[in-house]
Amino acid sequence: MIRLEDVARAAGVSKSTASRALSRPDLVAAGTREKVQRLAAEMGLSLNPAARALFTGRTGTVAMVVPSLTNPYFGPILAGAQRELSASGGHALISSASDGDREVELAASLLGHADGVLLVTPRAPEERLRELATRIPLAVIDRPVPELPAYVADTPRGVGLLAAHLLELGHRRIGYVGGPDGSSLDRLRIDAAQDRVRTAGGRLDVVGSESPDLDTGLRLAAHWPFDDDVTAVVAYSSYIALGLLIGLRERGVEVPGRMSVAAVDHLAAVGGNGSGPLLTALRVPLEELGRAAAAALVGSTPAPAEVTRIGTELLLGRSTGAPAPRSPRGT
Amino acid sequence: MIRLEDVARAAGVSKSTASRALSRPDLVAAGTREKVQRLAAEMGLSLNPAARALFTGRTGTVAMVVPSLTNPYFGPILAGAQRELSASGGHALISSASDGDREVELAASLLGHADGVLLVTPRAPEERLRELATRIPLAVIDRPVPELPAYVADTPRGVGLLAAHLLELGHRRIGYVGGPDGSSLDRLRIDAAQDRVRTAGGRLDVVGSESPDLDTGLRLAAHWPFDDDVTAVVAYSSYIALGLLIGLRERGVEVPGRMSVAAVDHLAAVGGNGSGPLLTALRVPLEELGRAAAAALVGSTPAPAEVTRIGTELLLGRSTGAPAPRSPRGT
DNA sequence: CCGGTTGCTGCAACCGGTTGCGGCGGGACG
DNA sequence: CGTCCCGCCGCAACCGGTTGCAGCAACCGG
Repeated sequence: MIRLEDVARAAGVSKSTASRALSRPDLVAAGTREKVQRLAAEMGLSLNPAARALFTGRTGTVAMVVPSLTNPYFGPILAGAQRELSASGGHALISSASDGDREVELAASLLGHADGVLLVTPRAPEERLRELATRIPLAVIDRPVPELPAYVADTPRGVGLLAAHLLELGHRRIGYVGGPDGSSLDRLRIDAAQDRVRTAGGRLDVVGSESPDLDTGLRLAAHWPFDDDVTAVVAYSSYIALGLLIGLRERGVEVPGRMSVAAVDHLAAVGGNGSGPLLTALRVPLEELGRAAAAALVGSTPAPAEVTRIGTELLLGRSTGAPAPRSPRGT
Repeated sequence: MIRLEDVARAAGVSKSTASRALSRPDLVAAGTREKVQRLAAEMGLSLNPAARALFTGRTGTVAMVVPSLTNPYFGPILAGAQRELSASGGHALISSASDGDREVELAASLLGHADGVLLVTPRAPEERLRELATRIPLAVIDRPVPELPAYVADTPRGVGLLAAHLLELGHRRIGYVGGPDGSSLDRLRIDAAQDRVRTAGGRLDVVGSESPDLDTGLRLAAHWPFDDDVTAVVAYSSYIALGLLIGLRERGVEVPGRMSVAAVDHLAAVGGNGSGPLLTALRVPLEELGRAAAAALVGSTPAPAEVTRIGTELLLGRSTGAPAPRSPRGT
């Protein structure tokens, strides 16, 4: 491994001059500068990040902590953040809680390794987040935490749009498949939907669910948790929604004929085979969330301690329609 | 931030003794050891990783480089690797190519940051991989590279099983939806399937596809690329397969009645609503691949420079069945 | 009672960039 | 021709753990 000193010796200058030729080129005479830079490139110099970090106290690295790496929801967030980081010459450490709500604990273990932490944690107590923020720059995603830089998709407003869409189609009894208990954002979404539906004289029935995957949707379709006069369902995860769509159709329940299905993210909502997107869903700007949070952490100015909301967009697809005129007792 | 020296001073010992009390406890007297350890815990000592790395030359970090973070296929691999790393006290750097085949380039930029690189790159030239391996310990996933530690799911054998399953059901004309050109593993899979099908007197038609997602499947279902007498389709991605299933059914093509559909991974193949898994698919041990590769990189013994194949498992689902007795001209 | 061994601790060097500060040489100006 | 200034460069300290080596005390056997 070629060190700075090797290049310096080859160029006939001191370590300090070589260092400056690379990091503060304006402080070095043109001839020297070019000779050092040329030799550095030729010899394949790679500056030791640990040595630099030891002196400067900055690692050029941001830690990203997510609840799960297998949940496709977090992929785009990580991708957006990672892209932003590499654009500014940084790197990304990654850690997933995988079980239990250990995100804050994990973040603490990364303290010395990173200049900042990008945290996605739907359920950790706010107090612990604020405490962590006193020790390292923090950006929180998908969680509006007062006094902390937070970047959230405005899905509460979005489910309002979804609810309005369904109400306008004529639905009054609507089911909502929420996430595991304790997600602060899910609660806001449910409240937003409740408001709309109640105002219109309808009713929203809420059930929880464990994992946001296809299987959950299939199971719900098989063991229908809602009353028979529910004519539309909103799922907080598009994979659940997709599972519902497939499962319902397999059981002979037409979607959207007999049952409308909509989702709060757009991961599985892509595409159209010529007749519009498959699922009616909310386009959630996941990559943009990651990007913005990462930018806040690498920026020279400390991130503003406030909640930044990024809008969602209603994607009308083929999975919602007017309710069936009569609501016979079906499965 | 509490440094080792602070703890040493508080304990009334030198830095060296404090350091040893924590990392080589057997070398210090019991009383001293406990005092240092207690104070370290009480004061919240956090050893500076950069300082340690500078002297020891080891960072305790492994870099994981994948083509994409949004592709759900890589999530489980990363999760498996990350779990293994944290189990051994390590950390994970992550980088995604996101566009173009820049994986090797990215890995090189991480040279000084990590003790090893876990690389998932279906298309980078083998030569570059071997060259990179001379500079840093490398483990390759899903790519059998001779002379390098490689961990691959034995999907060629697996598609053999899939093909056999379809042949046994009576299918003779089978379609295969492969990935973007240039994936070395996909070629092996196609060859394996071809062998089986030809031997049985059948024929395998291969088409490529760009992105392994639902949308691609929907599009293919809408613009059917295979001959009308094809009665079964295998897709290299379960999301494509799922898209095919949905799209075909929407067009009135019964699955599996008129068309059987199978997939080479199990990501979207979960679940059953009581009547077996939705998709016939290959269970691919993605987390295990990540885990094994990570273990090879953190292990005290250097990883053996050989290909480790991990078996797949055929999951019989509801998307495959016997071909329709007649093969009328359909859509 | 003495030489040797063992157990524990401290000193100081070391890892490799970064940067404050001082020095040196040349040009400008009086 | 002398002085001052400025541009450029090198010396050395520094970041904070880690570890080779030496020193010191206690304990052993002879």
